[in-house]
This record gives sequence, C-alpha cells and structure tokens, in this order.
Amino acid sequence: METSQLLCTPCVTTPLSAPEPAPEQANCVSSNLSVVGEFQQELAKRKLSTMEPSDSSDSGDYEGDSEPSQTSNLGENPCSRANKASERAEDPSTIEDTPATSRPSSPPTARSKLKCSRARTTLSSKPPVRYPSIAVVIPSTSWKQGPARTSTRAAAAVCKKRLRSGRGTGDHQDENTPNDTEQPCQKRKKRRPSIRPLSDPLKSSVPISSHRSGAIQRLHGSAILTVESNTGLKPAYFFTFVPDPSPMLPPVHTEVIPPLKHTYTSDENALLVRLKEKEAMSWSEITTHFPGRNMSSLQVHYSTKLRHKAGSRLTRDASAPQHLPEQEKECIEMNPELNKLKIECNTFRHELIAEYHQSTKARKADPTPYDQYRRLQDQVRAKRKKLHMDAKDKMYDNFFEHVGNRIIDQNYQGIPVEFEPNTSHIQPERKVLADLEFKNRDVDTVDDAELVEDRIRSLELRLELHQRNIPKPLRKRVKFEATTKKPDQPPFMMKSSTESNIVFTMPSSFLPYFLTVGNRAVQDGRRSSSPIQFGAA
DNA sequence: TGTATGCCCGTCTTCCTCAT
DNA sequence: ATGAGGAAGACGGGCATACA
Repeated sequence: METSQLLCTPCVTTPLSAPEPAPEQANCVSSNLSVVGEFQQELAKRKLSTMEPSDSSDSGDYEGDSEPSQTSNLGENPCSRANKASERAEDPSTIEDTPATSRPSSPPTARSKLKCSRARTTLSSKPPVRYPSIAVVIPSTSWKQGPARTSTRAAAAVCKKRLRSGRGTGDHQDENTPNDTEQPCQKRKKRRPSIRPLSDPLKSSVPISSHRSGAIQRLHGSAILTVESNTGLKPAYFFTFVPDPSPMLPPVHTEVIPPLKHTYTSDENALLVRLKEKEAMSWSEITTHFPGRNMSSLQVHYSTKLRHKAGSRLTRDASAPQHLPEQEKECIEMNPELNKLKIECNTFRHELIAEYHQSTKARKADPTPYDQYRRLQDQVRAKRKKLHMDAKDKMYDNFFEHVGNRIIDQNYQGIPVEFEPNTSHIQPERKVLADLEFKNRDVDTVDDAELVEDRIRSLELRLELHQRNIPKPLRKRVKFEATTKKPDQPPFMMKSSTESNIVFTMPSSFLPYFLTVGNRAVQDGRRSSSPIQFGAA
C-alpha cells in the first residue's frame, strides 16, 4: 500500500491548544475546509459535549477495519479511541518541545493523526481561538482501495478544488507548487491515486504492523481533508492521509511508479478545461501538456465528462439564465465573420433577384444557383447558431462560477443559502395547479365536496394547460371543441367553481393523455362505460 | 463522441391580390 | 382606401448524417 486513505467522520474535539490558523495557511486545504465546515463543526462540537460515552453512532464509519484493537471498542467514540491510542504511545519528550519543521529527519514516533494536527498547531505563535482536531484511525493493510472509493475521492477532490478556488483570494495555486517548508501535516502535494492493488501486505509501505506489535509509530505525511457537500444537508467529510517516505521506514517509495493514467484528477480536469476553453489550444497542443495520455483520450474525456458540466448543472438550477439577452444577440450580429457571410449571401440573393426578379422563380428556372443561395443561407444560420451556443456556454460558465462562490461565501459568513428559482417562465395555470394539488392536507378531515371541487378545478387547469401546449404527437389528433352551448348529449361536462358549465367533446385519442397525468376520474369513466361520466356531487 | 453540414418543420413578417 | 387572405421569404430549432 502506497497511500493510506482514511474515511473519517467529522470527529471534532475541543483542542487543548487551538491556535488560529496562520494567514499563510489560507491556501492549504485543511485551512479552507475548516472554515467552510465551521457550522457543522460547531454543531458537532456541541453534540460532542453532550454525547454519552457509549454513543456508537460513528462506529459504523470505520469499515473494513479488521484490526481487533480498533474494532473491539465499538461503543467508544473514535476520537477517544484515537486519543487513547495516542496517549498510550505519547512520548512527552518529543513533540511539544520540538518544532515540526525540524522533525522530518527525526525518527517517527508513535502518534496518531490527532497528534499530527496538534503538532501543526504548535507552529503558530498566535493565541488560540479554535481549531478542530481530527481523530483518525488508520486502517489495516487489508483495507483495499476499491472503485467506489476512487470515485468518491474524485468527487471529493472536485469539491475540494471548488472550495479552494471559491475563496476568491487569488489562491489558484498549483498543487505541485512547493510550499511545504513549514507544515509537515499540510503537505499539499496531492498524489494521484494509484490503481495498483495491495497484493502483498508485507510489502506495504505503511508500517501498520507496528500496531500488532504494540509499538505505535508516528507517521509523517500529507493530509487532505475534503468536504463533499453535494449530497444534501449533511456534508460528508473525507480525510486522506498519504504517508511520506521516511528513512526509518522501508524505502518502498523510492522506485519510480509508472504513470498509470486510469483516472483523471481534478487538477488534470481543471488544466484540460483551461487549455481548451480559456486558452483555446488545439488538441495537439493540449496533448503536450498531458504526458502519458493520448489526444483521443483527452478529447473523449473532455467531451464526455467536462464540457457539458455547465449544461447539466443548468438543469438543477432554474435561476440560471435560460436565454441570451438581446444585447448579447446584437453583439453577435456584429461579428465580422457572420457579417461577411451575410453580405455574401445578400449579394448572391440580389443577383438572383436581378436576374429572375424573384428567388423562387430562380429556383424554378435554374435550381443550381438557387441551391447555392440556400447553402449560403445555411452557412449564415450555422454561424449564427454557433455564436449563440458559444455565448450561452460562456454565460453558463460565468453564472455557475459565481453562484458557487456565492454559496461558499454565504457558508463562510454563516448566511443560510437561499434559493430563489426563477419562475417567470412557468405558466400561471401551472402555478395555480401546483398550489391546488399540493395542499398537503389530510383527506379524512376534508369535506368530499371540497375535494371534488378541487378535482374539477384541477381538470380545468389541466385542460387549459393542454390547450396551451398540446403534445406534439397529439396535436394532429386532438380536436378541442370547447363550446358554451349545451349539446344534446354532452360527452363530458364539468361544473367549475365559477358556476359556468364547460362542455368538451373528448375524442378517444384524448384518453391516453389523461391516463398519463393520472386522472382518476377519467380512468373510472374509461373503466365503466363510454362516454365518460364525471361524478360530481 | 464532437463537429460541421444539410434538411425539414414551424412560426413570424412582409408583400401582393382581391373584394368591399 | 382599406381590410382580409394567401403566398413567399426569413429565421430558429431540431434531427440526421458524414467525418475526424
């Protein structure tokens, strides 16, 4: 095992010494995430203060841990478990007295990650305010890296990147940029997940075997805390620990691992999008920035995973701009390439008219120039269409880039995220229908007449909507004949709340549509006999 | 799978013809 | 002169296809 990855619930304890993160830590992952998850951490802190020691709600998160020493105390808080483990192995002569920056060459002592966090906090000379310490249980070597974890980490990495870029402090720092001179626990270099399976635990680079022998080693490495907030209310915390090669550890990391380009990291995704969209590089140029990947792989990955991100997000956010503003359309009309095509097309059209007096007469007289004219028209339309699509993509990207920052900023400032969907494009009948059908009431306490009345009104609204927007397949088949006259045998009559009778002639082709919308009255009528009788009270 | 292109369809506007 | 109705054209959007 080359990387030890840990899943950790937000196990927050009140730190003994909790200095405020230094300003230079603003770029690091844990710094940002500790700020973003502030509310959840506060809640967890309060919860922890009132939590009974037998609370075992978090024990299920430590899956795949077959180590008896870690699974025996199921009723114990993982934080306390880690704390106890660290306390057992704590050597009072090593940590607090030694600056972290001078310790990389020191022999790794037995410490949990909690101690690593504490050790980092000792670097700051500022007075302590609050800083969550993270308790982590390192899994045994039997913990295998599966595809699900890979995907989860990928999602978390995307979230992490968004969080980091969303702070808007110009900290778009390359993760490969060396900045690890002070914080051994905040090494930012994110290593690409290796797909190589753990074939031989004995050859693992992580000295977990020390657990079994009772001696706990202290591990130096990279710590990445990510928050996956796209699952809804409760964010999921992912803690990834990547041990560093140490002179005291078996030198397994010394060999050069061949790049197994199976998964794209968030950095690669960001770079690919930037080169393609911002810098408009050709694919051959882009390929030079991705050694080990071929052009087709990059194209496919970009097209399938990256390009339509904005569009897919658009479907989840009705407040996103739906159409280009008129001003933007006017700007597109000023595009020189489009104007050139338009002039060319118009010139050809004038020539046709000058010769045949009418373009259609030219089509009858000689189809060849007219077809050429049509092709020119198509070119103009295609160019305009492409410019509109590009402008829309740009607009979407701009919108989602800022809406993400806004949400993160609101989280940071403790402002509840409010969602105000743009409902201007929703038909009024649809709104009334939604209000009518989602009253969320107990039918046992509502009078039958009221229910029937609502049902009639619902049918009216559905008919109004249907007349407004008839489904295309039915448009040629359905003939609405709404009349104020009462026919001899009305096939379908409704009495509305406005006391006006509405009579509809309902052809048989109308039934499938009503069936699809779940109209029980129509279904009942269909089951009983034809024509449909609406059983109003 | 993305992109370019062509084709088709629906909608709207403009122009022309004809009846009043 | 004016309004109604039809024809023609412009335009946008969707779909299919070929190609890379």
